[in-house]
Amino acid sequence: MQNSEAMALSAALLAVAGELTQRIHEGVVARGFEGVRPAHGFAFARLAPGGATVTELAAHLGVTKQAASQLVDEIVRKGYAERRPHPADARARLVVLTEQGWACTRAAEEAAAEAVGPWVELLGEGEVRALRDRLLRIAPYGPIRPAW
Amino acid sequence: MQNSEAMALSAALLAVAGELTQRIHEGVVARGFEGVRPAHGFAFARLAPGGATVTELAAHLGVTKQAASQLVDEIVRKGYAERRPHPADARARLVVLTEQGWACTRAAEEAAAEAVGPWVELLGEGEVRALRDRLLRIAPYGPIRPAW
DNA sequence: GTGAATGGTCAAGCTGCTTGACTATATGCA
DNA sequence: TGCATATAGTCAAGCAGCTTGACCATTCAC
Repeated sequence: MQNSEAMALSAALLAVAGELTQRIHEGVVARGFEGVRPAHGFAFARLAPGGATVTELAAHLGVTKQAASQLVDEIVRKGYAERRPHPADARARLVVLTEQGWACTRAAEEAAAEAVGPWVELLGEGEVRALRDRLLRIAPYGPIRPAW
Repeated sequence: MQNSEAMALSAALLAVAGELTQRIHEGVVARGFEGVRPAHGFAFARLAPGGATVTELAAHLGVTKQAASQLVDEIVRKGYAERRPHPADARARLVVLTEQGWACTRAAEEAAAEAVGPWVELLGEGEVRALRDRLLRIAPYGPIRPAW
């Protein structure tokens, strides 16, 4: 594949990702969840299954644990999560979503569906599913980092 | 399309975009261009055709013109671009790439091709082209914003 | 010609991240 | 068991990149 083609693919990918992030964020805000940033959504995704420690969250987000701890401070203060004693390690604390945190996560899913809607209209549902499947196959396992 | 499917698509897209950005950046640094950030690449892309004003660059990047001006300061100081008087407007200044700026842009294209290489191996060239075409059709015209 | 709009910069401030230092608990090994 | 080392987390300070606000020079509209 030519360099220019690879660059066009990259640019399109980053442009679409940036717009998608913005639209999801706007949709979440429109549903009444204020003071929440896109990065919080990535944190919620990691906390959702059954909670996580600050260190695990830091690894997931690709930042230092101090930064992750500050982020947790913020979402705790705003009522989206809470810190509980860790059941198996007295050093650690388990960060879990509150009901408001879950509601915000559901709002983000709705907003995502809304943002993807135009793609379905433009490409058709099958094509969008194909897009998803291809992306899932090349998606990394590592931390979720910002696009720039 | 279900909310959860839209969310999976979004997450995969953002993960791939984040990893791609990081790999291109690493590739550029590996080619000897230090002190350059991913955001500079988006600026170079806008400057490449025939230069641009600070205000145009700000619109392209989705930041204030003060921020764009600071970014231009930086890439000028590092030798990637220079400010010239604007041929048609004495208020404005045309920011153009230097030869080093062009070299860095070519390095970014090479790095992009390198980063996309594994996708071609995994999906095949036709599938990657299909991915590019679909992304290009849903790519926005607006500013290139960071993914989060 | 004159008032409003536009391109650009300077200065100050804020936010979110980093590095460095530290405490408390857990783990590995003599 | 006891002690050295590693790990979870926090506090504090600093920094980078962005924002808002103010300002000057030039251009545009009428």
